[in-house]
Amino acid sequence: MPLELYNTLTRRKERFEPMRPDHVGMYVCGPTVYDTAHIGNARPVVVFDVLNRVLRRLYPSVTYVRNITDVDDKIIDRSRDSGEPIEALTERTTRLYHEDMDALNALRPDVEPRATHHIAHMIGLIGTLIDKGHAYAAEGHVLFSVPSMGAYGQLSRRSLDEMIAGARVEVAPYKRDASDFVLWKPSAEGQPGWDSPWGRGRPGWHIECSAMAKEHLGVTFDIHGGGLDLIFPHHENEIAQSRCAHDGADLARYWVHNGFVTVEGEKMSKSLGNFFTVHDLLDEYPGEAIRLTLMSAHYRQPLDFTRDGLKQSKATLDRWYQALRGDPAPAAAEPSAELLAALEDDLNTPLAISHLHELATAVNKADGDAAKAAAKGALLAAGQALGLLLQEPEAWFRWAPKGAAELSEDAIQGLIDARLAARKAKNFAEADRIRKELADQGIILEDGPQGTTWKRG
RNA sequence: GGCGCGGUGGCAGAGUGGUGAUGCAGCGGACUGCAAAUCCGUGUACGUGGGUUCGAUUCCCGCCCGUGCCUCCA
Repeated sequence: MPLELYNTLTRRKERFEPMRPDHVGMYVCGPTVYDTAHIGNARPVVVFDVLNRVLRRLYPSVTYVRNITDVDDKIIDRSRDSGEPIEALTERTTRLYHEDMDALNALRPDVEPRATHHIAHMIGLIGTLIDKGHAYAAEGHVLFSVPSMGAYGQLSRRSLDEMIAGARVEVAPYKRDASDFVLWKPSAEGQPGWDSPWGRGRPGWHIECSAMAKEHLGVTFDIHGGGLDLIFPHHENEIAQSRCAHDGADLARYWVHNGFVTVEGEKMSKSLGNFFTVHDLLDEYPGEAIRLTLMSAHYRQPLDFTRDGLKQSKATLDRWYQALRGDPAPAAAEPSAELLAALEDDLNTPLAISHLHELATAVNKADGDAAKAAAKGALLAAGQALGLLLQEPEAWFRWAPKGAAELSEDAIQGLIDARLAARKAKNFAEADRIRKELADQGIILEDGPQGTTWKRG
């Protein structure tokens, strides 16, 4: 089955065909590094990681570019408020972002360009836009002239009239048209700035992506991704800048957008105090459980992120790892056709997950070592195609939340041995007392034909 | 006001013009010294009112409810 993706540009699910049969270029809008990543930031990372994995299976080479925005007014404000120098803030936040996304089993992008390393490219692009009559300088700013582009608004399907009618922000006096947006803005003393033909300043919000995408993927590339909220104005303006600078050439051929995350049914916001950061959640749940939660709804659907959902994802992974646990070892296998078909149908991860459940049941029902090993292999291959089941089952069951009573493994084994002796002596009262003692510390014992195993519950 | 998205069983969540995924929870059973894990069985779900159709949860229209975006940044 060929890969199909929903293209925001056409509002239809389309068969994906890359420009070159042997290579795919994908650009995804990355983080502005002023604060720790929250669960809403993590969703696109996981969604496009799934897409990246699917593409790598289907095509010999993929260039996945995800930028780091390290110049932005939010960064300037945060630095001013906290006193932390801008460079330290962006470095520290970037490092944390990497750690957190690694914990979600998200592969790093092939290229992770930083805005501050591409200022010259942006200045060049802005110059081109001025030369072609699509931009103008005014009071130290450079603005993109939206009316100069006839086809503006195709991605978000808005007409200029509508936008002007709906505008709720005061129009800056230096704008020729209310819909014009900033490509370059002046920097005050103390603010980060770079010399340019229009004075010392810094880039506007949208230009960095146009410049970095062209630099790393060329004028036109295959897939551009990001959150639904970026469709307008960010992606619309990226398209405007890039197409006008490149004689109308398309920027990206497929536009893929993930839906929003709510928390316990409410919009996530700082004022509501329901702001889950990935970093905090990792103290309470394994990264894989967070990843599975983010994949449990289709990527274009809204996702309500709840503690109960996390608990369920943890339980689901317990079930899968339980199926993989012990002998025999999984046989080498390829992911099933059903699973790949689900993923290739616009990344239907919930359907893919249901196939994993079926594969896990098949493992539990398999009779005989050969059948069991084969079934385990099928489950493992399917899981790993989704970026799941990447650790050893025993390691999974030994994971403990931060601050949990840390009974050493030797101590646990000692108690298990003592209980075994009590059971042999038919002293079940003592055996049950030990079971309870361990249970109170979150250790669950399982007596099986091959002896007693334990896990943290 | 404009543009858009969604409402599926107790919960999560796919999908489909006609034999009602999947998981969790519940109930019954098997297994177990007791458990856990596992397996088996068990549920007349598609917001609402119309329309099209032999037949709609699935297509069309109205309504209700929820929700996102509407430009320098919440």
